[in-house]
Amino acid sequence: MGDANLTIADRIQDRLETLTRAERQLAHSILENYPASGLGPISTLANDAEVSTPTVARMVQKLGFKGYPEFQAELREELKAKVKNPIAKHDTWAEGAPSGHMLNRFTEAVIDNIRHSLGQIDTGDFDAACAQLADTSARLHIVGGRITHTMAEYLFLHMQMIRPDVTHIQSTSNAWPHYLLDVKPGDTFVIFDVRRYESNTLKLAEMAHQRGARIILFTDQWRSPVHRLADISFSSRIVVPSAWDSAATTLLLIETMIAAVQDLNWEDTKNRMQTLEDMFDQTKLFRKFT
Amino acid sequence: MGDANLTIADRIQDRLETLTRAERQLAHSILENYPASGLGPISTLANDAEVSTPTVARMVQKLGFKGYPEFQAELREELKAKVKNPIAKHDTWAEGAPSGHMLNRFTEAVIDNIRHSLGQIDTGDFDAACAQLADTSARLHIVGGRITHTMAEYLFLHMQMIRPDVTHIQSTSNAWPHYLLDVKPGDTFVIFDVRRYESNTLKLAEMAHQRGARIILFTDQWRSPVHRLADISFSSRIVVPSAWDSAATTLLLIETMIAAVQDLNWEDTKNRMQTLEDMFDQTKLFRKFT
DNA sequence: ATGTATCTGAAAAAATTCTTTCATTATTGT
DNA sequence: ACAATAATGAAAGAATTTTTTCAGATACAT
Repeated sequence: MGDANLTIADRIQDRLETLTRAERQLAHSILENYPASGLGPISTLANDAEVSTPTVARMVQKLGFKGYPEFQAELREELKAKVKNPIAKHDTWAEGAPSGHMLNRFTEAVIDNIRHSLGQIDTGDFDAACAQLADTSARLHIVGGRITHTMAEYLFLHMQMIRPDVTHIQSTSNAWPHYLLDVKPGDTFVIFDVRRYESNTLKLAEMAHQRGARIILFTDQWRSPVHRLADISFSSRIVVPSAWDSAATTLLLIETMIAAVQDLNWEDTKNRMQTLEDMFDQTKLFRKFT
Repeated sequence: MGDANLTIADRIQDRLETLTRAERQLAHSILENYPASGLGPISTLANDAEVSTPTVARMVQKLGFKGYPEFQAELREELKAKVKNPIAKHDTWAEGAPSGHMLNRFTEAVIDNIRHSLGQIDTGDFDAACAQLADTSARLHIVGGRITHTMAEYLFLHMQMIRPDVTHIQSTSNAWPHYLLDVKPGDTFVIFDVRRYESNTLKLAEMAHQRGARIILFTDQWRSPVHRLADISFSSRIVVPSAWDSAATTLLLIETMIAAVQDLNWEDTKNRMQTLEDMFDQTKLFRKFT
């Protein structure tokens, strides 16, 4: 790769004076639509700049590249780097820790996952899923697997506060077939299934589907086989510098959904919460603390 | 040129369902480094996506282009247009959703929480906590409350894969006093306690402390009363535009810690994981899926 | 289980792109 | 003004890239 920390644009700018007439013409043309113009064929660039192809080839060599393709390769690298940091110039998240520290590397990866995952979300799907979760005329079943049952439980605990008729099923439990006995057409299933997709979860989804349930799926970027049965799917990126996967993006989605559903039927939720508060007061589960 | 006002990324996203396995793999690779990856030679793209060149050629035709060069030309046009409008400030995380949409407001808040929480972390404390979790000479007890038991469970499931002698205690369970019977001085307690601090959790912490256990606490910015008993505390910001609090930052910390601990005694962990894999293979819990 | 349709990639063929050569044109110093 | 030097682009040649073909692999329906 070329000089460190110096974009090609910078390098062209620096050498602008030393260039010949045709080359300067070309340089301006490159900078005009940077970097797009440099990423096309050499002849297109030459035409746009109204110079000949050899002029381009020669100048690129003057700039220190072996040839036009190498020049393009570096332009693409620049672009890649630029797209990656529109916001995350936050190189070190944990101040005081070196950027190579796990805290920084991991956080970086998670933020990146969030950015990618959110960027791909279909807002319509999201809103539709929220509406479905808020629909109290349909019963709600939440399903998780070996690891993901924690996410399922988290969603369950909150949904339980927001609305009635919510159950949490663990696909790894032997009891799950019993839950399916009472499933009626129109019931909603929220299913979590990420990498190392579980056969039980798939079977459960199939049976729920067969019984006419509507399925909302939370999965990873590679998508669980359940997605073919799902009405709505959400894919989160889960790759982090670890032997395991990250559930952080998934949790973010869940929490956002909880907040959105809560907004949808706030009147009901408010009452339920008040009742819950009263009951907690009586059991003295929570400590009054200033 | 292609469809008006619809980026190639959008079009790929839309048709993701109709694509075949290899094509979807390719699609993800394109979106991963968009648009840079699509601007190089077809064979580079194919290699990065781990598919064949013809697959790329076929897919761009499916997307409505005459050939790869035409596809690239439109990518360059998009890039040109995008560079011209510097509106692309990243305050909308879910593109296509208005910045007032819950997806964007919530994500913004979570990122902010992460930034603040990570900024205040003492790296020394973090490393010390990791070392303690990795120390297999001390038994490890993980404790959570009404909501936080999901986080506790998440940590438990991973620690269980990494090291022996890990237990998960729910402070809301009646059974927790029994767990304390066997606690020895030097044992480690990881305790989760966030807003609406639970009296049970505090009592449990006090008893553990009395018996000479070392306490690592995960709490919120206002800090649970347990922090006075804790050797190490981590405070996460938890405020989001919702009636409830966010566990996202806490989960990020947990996951980072898991990754760091795993690095500390990787040799042991590797063996445990292999054994686990073998056992899973025998139970056929996971589905082999391509 | 069997046959059919679809998907996939290796390799060859076609097309394009990049580089080099070389003759022509412009520039500079004397 | 003239020679020497440098710059430039047309065109041929070299290299690479893209497309097509085709056979094997895979998924799917019966």
